[in-house]
Amino acid sequence: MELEFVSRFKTGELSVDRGATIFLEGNHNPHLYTVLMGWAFRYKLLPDGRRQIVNYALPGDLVGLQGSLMGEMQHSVEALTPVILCVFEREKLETLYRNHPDLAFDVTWLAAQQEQMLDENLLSVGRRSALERAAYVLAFLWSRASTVAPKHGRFELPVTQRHLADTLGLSLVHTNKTIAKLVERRLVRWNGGCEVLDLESLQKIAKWSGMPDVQRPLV
Amino acid sequence: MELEFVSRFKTGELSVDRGATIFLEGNHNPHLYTVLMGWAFRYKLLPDGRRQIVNYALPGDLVGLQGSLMGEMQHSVEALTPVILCVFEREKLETLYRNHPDLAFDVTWLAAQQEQMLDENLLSVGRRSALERAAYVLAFLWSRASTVAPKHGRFELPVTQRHLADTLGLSLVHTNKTIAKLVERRLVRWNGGCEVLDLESLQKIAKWSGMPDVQRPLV
DNA sequence: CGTAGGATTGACCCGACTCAAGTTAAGTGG
DNA sequence: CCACTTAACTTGAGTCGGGTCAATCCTACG
Repeated sequence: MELEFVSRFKTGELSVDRGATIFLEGNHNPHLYTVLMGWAFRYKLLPDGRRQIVNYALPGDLVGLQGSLMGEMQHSVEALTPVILCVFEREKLETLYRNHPDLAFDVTWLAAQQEQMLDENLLSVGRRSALERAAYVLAFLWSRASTVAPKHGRFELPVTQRHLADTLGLSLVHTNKTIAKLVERRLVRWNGGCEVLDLESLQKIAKWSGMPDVQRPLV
Repeated sequence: MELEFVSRFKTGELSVDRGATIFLEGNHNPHLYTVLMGWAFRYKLLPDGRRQIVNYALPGDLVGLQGSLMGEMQHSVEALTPVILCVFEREKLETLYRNHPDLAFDVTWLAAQQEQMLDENLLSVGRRSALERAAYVLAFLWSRASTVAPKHGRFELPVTQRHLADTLGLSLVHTNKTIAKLVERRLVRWNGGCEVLDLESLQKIAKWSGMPDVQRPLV
């Protein structure tokens, strides 16, 4: 019955290519998406082009909630891999809150979880050294990826070093040198993508205890 | 009728002194608060003591939502001034979602707004220079303060340079030298607190266009 | 008068940035 | 199949923004 509503709530699917812009800062957009497949990233720009990647969106994540709630988007979103999105209409969000309190609760839950991730990220960028930071982001992304990736069988993070640099708040060159250190220590492997070999050591370097694993709602 | 519920939902008030810890990272706490008066700040620590202040809570802000939704607190909260909190019980949150969809909507709205602030902060710490960053935080805090402070009549931000340093992700010494530059330029005044004299110039330095002013819900 | 939290200042150092070449690998069109 | 392009990654040299260390000062307060 819930699922039935979710599908009525849904108005369509949208596929976008790698590199495509899903949302652009400053735009109004009547849609709200859920990622069904692929990776995207949220970022903000300064007028001179400096870019900060603020978080990544994986399958199950909501994209564009802020725009739906407060009108104008305050950040942009770009597809990191080919992405399939489930499209909702902003107006129906009210209906959802009125008729499906449990789903509304889940939406809030997702927003609060985003906040947690941002907090940890801010700690990282503000207070961790380059090596700690790199270790943190890779451990973080790997953990998130693991929740949606095949249980066994290898996979890679679909990021370039430019993405990492802009996530870490470091220059591209220094990011490269920092990752090289992690590769030397055999904690990760880099082949046009990143494979984490030793998650625990990364966490230890980053002084990070991992993500609290609570069961997430489906939405 | 809504207000009536809000007051039934409320279970009490709590006053805490400046410097008191309201939440401690890792704890479970059955309460959820709204700030009625005063300032608090949210922060995270690394095991060796490095601290990152992640955001500030002013009157009208929710404190402890994450703990309510996901169990364990992932950050700490400390009173920056004497603070009066309105106490809610975690369990009643469900009731609120079930019976007051509009209030539930407001809670989500607040969470999304937090997220926006964190995004901008992350941009700041990751990509802005020391001077830009300092200008940004002061402009940001001043804007927020203005929404709850007396319309005319002077006031000051109740922060020390240590707080700013931990917000900016800079050392205390460098923060001091950076603020000194802003004082020289007569953009702010420092007297054991900070008074902003020229908000626009700060925003310009920070390349920040200010907070989108939308009407916030009461809650 | 002594103490303590906060602010300030100067000297020195280092982590991260910039600049400037490379190298590699994957297209793409002739 | 090969020349050309382009995105991504590497590497080294030199510089600089911001960090650390160490005083010192100021003021409120007991």
